[in-house]
Amino acid sequence: MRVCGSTADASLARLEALAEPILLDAGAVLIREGDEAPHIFNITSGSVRVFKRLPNGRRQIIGFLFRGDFLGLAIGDAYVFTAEAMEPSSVCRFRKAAFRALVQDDPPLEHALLNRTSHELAAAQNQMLLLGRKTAIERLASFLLDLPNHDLSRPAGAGHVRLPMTRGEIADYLGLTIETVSRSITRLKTQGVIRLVSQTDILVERPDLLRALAEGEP
Amino acid sequence: MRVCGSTADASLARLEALAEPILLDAGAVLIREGDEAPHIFNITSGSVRVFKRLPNGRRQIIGFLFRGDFLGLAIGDAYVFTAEAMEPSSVCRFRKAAFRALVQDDPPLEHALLNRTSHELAAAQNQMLLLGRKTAIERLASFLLDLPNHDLSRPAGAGHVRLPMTRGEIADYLGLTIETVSRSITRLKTQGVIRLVSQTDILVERPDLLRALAEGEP
DNA sequence: ACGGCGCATTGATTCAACTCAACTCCAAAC
DNA sequence: GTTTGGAGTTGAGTTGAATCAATGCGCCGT
Repeated sequence: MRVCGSTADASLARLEALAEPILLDAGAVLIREGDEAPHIFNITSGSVRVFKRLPNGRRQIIGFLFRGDFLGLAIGDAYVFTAEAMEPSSVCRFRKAAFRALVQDDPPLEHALLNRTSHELAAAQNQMLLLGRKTAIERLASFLLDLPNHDLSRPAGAGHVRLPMTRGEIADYLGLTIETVSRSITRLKTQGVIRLVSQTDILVERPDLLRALAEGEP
Repeated sequence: MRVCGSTADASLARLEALAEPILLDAGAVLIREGDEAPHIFNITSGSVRVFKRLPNGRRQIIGFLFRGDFLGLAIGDAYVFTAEAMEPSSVCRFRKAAFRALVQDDPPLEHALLNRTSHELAAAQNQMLLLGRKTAIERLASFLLDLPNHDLSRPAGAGHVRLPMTRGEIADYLGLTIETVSRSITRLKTQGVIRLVSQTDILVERPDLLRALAEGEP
């Protein structure tokens, strides 16, 4: 599901008519927590971090979004999180009212949205388990397994994973500090579970061990 | 929204036809994580705890559900969490396939479900902030504020709140231990923010302070 | 009234992760 | 090719919450 770009899905054709394409620099703020929420966004390229802040500055990253993801669907008058482009990105923007009206008489579209939202909810529940009950290493292992780019086109099932975000972002996503993320990566490296090709490229040498670690089996 | 009981909502009339009412003892297991997922439930009375477990036994409570809440909506072949009655409760049960079919040609119902799911997602995101970045006291303060029963029919805005769950359940919901929950309650008591009427009845004497604490302002 | 049994509280100690601080490593800019 | 600065790693010391260990408090059944 993607709009503002080539898409084969017929039910989205009308959506496109309402869409306003926008280009974003790295770091650009799409949505600011607390602002009025007149827009809904769909990411057409690049990546976006979504987070909440406490008054004293602590940040919790709620998720990383990529091409095809929707943003700002949550009901209510004000946005409940902030969203920033992590790299030069493009999105398209809809007025919420128009979007709602359209969804109203497009049941398949509404169905698709419910599906997506349900998936997001399930993911959020997994993250609650991670944040509430997993140790630092378990969190990192889970995170590496959840990352999409597990390229299994290589021998021995050794996947390689790209980390398109900084250690600080990983830390704020996993409820840890930068230092603890770094030490956990080092520990996985020392144990021979992963290998660092570069700071942003990881080779999973023992996916079995990684999976065991993610579930808290020592 | 409630079925298997008196309801005024017309669009739910057909739902009722499919519903199978079930009575549950305290502690009864409604849904077991990993089992096949043929059913969807709606709670008609009582309360339900929903949680996930790690293989080593650690538990994270995902939420507490009450009358009117739906359960098991998430897509997929297997349940991704366990649900147990916290007290004698009643629910009604639908076969998932039949439920889906019904929803398929009842757009207002689907819309209502999307609304609910969006709210749950927003709540889950708040909980991620809590679990990832709040201290023990902040977690407890947030929890007390989120509880429904803030009876504001009393003078001076002093709300009183019932805790229908044990300290262990609160702990597993907040990502803490029983002892830390107990100590945090004691601390709020000592600071004059709350008063314990009984172990399960709390009087919020300083809602302003409680709100400040919940957001991490010392 | 009296055990007895969960549940809750309180105290003492430990430990995983945080904080503070120094150092390394690139990659871009000059 | 050297400088500079942001990102990452590593080390030392601290700390908030966990763990281990009693003790207190209701409440139910006898």
